[in-house]
Amino acid sequence: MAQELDTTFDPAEIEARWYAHWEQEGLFRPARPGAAPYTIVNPPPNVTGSLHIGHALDNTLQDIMIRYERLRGKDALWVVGTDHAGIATQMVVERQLEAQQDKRTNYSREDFIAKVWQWKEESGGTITRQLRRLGCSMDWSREQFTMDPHFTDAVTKVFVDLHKDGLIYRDKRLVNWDVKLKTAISDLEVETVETKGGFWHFKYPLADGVMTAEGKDHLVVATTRPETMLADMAVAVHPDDARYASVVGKDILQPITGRRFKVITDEHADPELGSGVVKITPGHDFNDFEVGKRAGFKPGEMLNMLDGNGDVCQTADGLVPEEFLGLHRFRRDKVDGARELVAARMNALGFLIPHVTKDKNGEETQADFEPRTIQTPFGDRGGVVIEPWLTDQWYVDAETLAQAPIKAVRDGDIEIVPKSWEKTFFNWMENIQPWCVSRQLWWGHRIPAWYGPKKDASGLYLAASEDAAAFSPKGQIRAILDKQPFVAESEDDALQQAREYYGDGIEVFIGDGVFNQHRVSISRDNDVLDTWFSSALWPFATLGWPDKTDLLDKHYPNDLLISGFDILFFWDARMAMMGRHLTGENPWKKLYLHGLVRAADGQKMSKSKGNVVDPLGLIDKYGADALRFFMAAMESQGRDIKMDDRRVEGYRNFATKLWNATRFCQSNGIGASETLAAPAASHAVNRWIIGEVVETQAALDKALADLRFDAAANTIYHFVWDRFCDWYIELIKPGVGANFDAETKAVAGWVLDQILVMLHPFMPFITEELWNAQGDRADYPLITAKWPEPDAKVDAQAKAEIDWLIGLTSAMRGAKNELGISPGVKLAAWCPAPSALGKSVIEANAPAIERLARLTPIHFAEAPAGAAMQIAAGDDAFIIPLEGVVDVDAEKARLSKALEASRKEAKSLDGRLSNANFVDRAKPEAVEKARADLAHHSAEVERIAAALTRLG
RNA sequence: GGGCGCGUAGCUCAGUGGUAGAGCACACCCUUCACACGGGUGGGGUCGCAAGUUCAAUCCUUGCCGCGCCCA
Repeated sequence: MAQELDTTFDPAEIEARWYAHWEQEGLFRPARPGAAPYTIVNPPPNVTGSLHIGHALDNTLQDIMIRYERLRGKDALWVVGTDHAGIATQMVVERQLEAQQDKRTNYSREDFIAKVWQWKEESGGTITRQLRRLGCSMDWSREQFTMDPHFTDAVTKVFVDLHKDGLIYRDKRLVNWDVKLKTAISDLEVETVETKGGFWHFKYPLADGVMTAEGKDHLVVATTRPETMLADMAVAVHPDDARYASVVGKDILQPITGRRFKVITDEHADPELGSGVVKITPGHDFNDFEVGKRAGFKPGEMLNMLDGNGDVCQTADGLVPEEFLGLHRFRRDKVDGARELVAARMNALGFLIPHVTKDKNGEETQADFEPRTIQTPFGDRGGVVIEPWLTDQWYVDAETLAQAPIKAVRDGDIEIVPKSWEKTFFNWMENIQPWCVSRQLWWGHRIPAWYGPKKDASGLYLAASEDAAAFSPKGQIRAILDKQPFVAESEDDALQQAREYYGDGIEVFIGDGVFNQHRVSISRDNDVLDTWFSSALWPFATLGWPDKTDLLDKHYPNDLLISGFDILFFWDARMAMMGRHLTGENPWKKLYLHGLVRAADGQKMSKSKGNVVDPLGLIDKYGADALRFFMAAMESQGRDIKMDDRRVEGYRNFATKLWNATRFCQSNGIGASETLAAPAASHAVNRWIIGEVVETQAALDKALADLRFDAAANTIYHFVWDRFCDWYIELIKPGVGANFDAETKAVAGWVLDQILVMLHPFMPFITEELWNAQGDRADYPLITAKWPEPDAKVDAQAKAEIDWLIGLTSAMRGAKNELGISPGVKLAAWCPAPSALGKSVIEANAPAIERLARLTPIHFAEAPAGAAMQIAAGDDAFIIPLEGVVDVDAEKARLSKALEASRKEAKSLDGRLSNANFVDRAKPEAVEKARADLAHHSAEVERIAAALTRLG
């Protein structure tokens, strides 16, 4: 033995020791140049993050697959790294500054970014340390970061290439604007929450004395956002709505702004809803934007009444009254905003239609608005109401890029597991919107676009070009469409493009605000790219792309991606789009989506609810192996996992069980195996357990091929506990003072080794510890050992014999327990007509039968007359005289119960077999089985009846 | 409104067209020389409801009820 095991199993000490050893020895990715590749890239965790329970699940599953394939001899590569996480990281550093009464804008962009890098160096590695504690066998030697120089080059190239291909373009559209973080955010970062709001009804007077068909001088509009009235550009009615046909094309005179605008028709107006008239504010509402476009407004003409803070600013037509300027869009910090003032002014002018309710006494009360629950968009990071805001941003033509991945999934070139997610994938991909990729942040990949003044038709620069700051002091976004972008991989390229654009004789240089007939300055876009833009390149840029590296050649496409379903759109879909377009290949062959880990009560874990479970706490308490096994065992496809500490505890107990079984083996001279193939075996028990290993491995391989982590975990669990510990070890235990024979030692040692190998992907630490305790294997660590190749078959005879023996033992124990006979009592038994199987098993296993079933001696003869109990093993009956052992009535009751059960079963089977339809139409094997079962139960009924007769 | 999923033992969950399983919990027994984080035995379920297909339905189909998630 290489080392004797402690009597207690201490996970913490083992985990630290083995992880360090594996990493130092480079065992996470041993050199296997000739081996087939197996590749998984880790969804890069946010660099600001720390390990939460979801990471524990996600990474456990990946590590299981990587360790499994590594054991199977593959060149298994698990790519790891972190994501620079634009908004999140910038917020972290800004909060630090805030704590010192400092702020980002006190610094230059360069100085602030330097501070972020400094933070990253000092604090950015938290999660990578924690992943090690979980036992994840990533290739740390190639750890990546999405802001690495190589990655940044790749991102820049992709932007420039996509722009060249027309797949990235600049556009003026509504974006989801976060007024707190002052940046555009993705649709996916917007969370719709039901909030209490109001529904206001207003009269909009018709201009020029026009009347409706009903003789009214106004139309009635209703809104949940009265403040947008300041930027209304139309009211719309349904084209088929006869009530308003006569006023279509006529003007409304908006009471507060005095703005005149048209009554238009649009399908968006629903005649059934309210008055059927809707106010249209194209610059501040996604639906209205579309209506506005249909009505002929260009995005550049749409009125904007809010600045980047969500405060009211003057519209382009100058019609917003002075008193509104500078107000917040709505009540905030107990100060009324534009919403409240608009309602008040409309009321004062007599254009507000109050909301009238009657109480139970019929008394009417009036309110300015009807209280309503409103679906309100919130930014998931900033936590404030998102403002649809008209800005110029860079967009990726996602619709075009989505086509290839859609086809790949449809054709089965990418397999989504579980398959039920395919519909969700298609539904999103087929309705995908242009992807806004610019973000108004400092931390991230700065957009490789430089701007100079646009030339007009006569070759002169337009005068409106302003300074390069993103916003004027009032917070209005600058007019950018009259700027000319030069998208280039480098400043030099941009300058070159600009020189060509402006023509000879004009000096072009990098700078701000110089535009004259001799010199023109260009300046770089201040915005950065959406973080997902760079992480979409993760499966190939981490392998060296766009360079043609050997690593890329071998490990791309990846074999598998494992992610939570919550990032299917954020990340998985974007990887598929970018991968297909940039490399021409699908980034991975399979996409496995798992669910969320929920709190014990089924609620989503969240910091605000305070129900977050810390995986490191669970590791401290139960060990990483137990937590990992829990994650695997609970991961059935398509279901969330509810946290259950007791179950983790159960798997800790499982580890302890294996630990003790190994101690037992050690104390009996059972050590490391010598061969990959199963040792030669003559004893039935040894031939049987070898067959059990063969079957277990087959089930395990199948489960992992199907990505059924729960089935895989349960398979190995049951083999270790129910087969190996409960039966095999018990059956081979030598009698007192006796020793194991050489064959049994060899087989037991071999089986234990197969267990350690097969369990290793799930419980890497304890298995490696035991592996090394079993023998001096410094040069053959478990992590890089070989997956079982038993080169053996299931031995049907041995299986039948051991099953019979187990049946006898169980029957005897059950009968004793029910009759109140002490388990330790040894009894003699008579078996007058033993089956060939029964006889041979008894003769070959007398010591085990004595020790486990506690039957000795067994006579193959007629039992003596008198009261006796009877038990069954297979088709054999054993008669055990009761004289002085137990009361007869108890045995009668026990037998009667068994008789009843067997009769009931026999009757049901007989009924089925009497049905001609069953015999004719059912599958032959089903009929056959029913006949065999009936024969067994009929015989048993007779045997039990005979036993009852004997009892009198 | 559209889509997806779930409803099986007290709890957490597997499962199959041939009459239902695991872990935990529960009850009883066992200080047996690997293990009480253990061993043994046992109780417990009209498989959400209804109809249909079938020789046979927990499983397939439809409807309903309840719950959850995503999208609009």
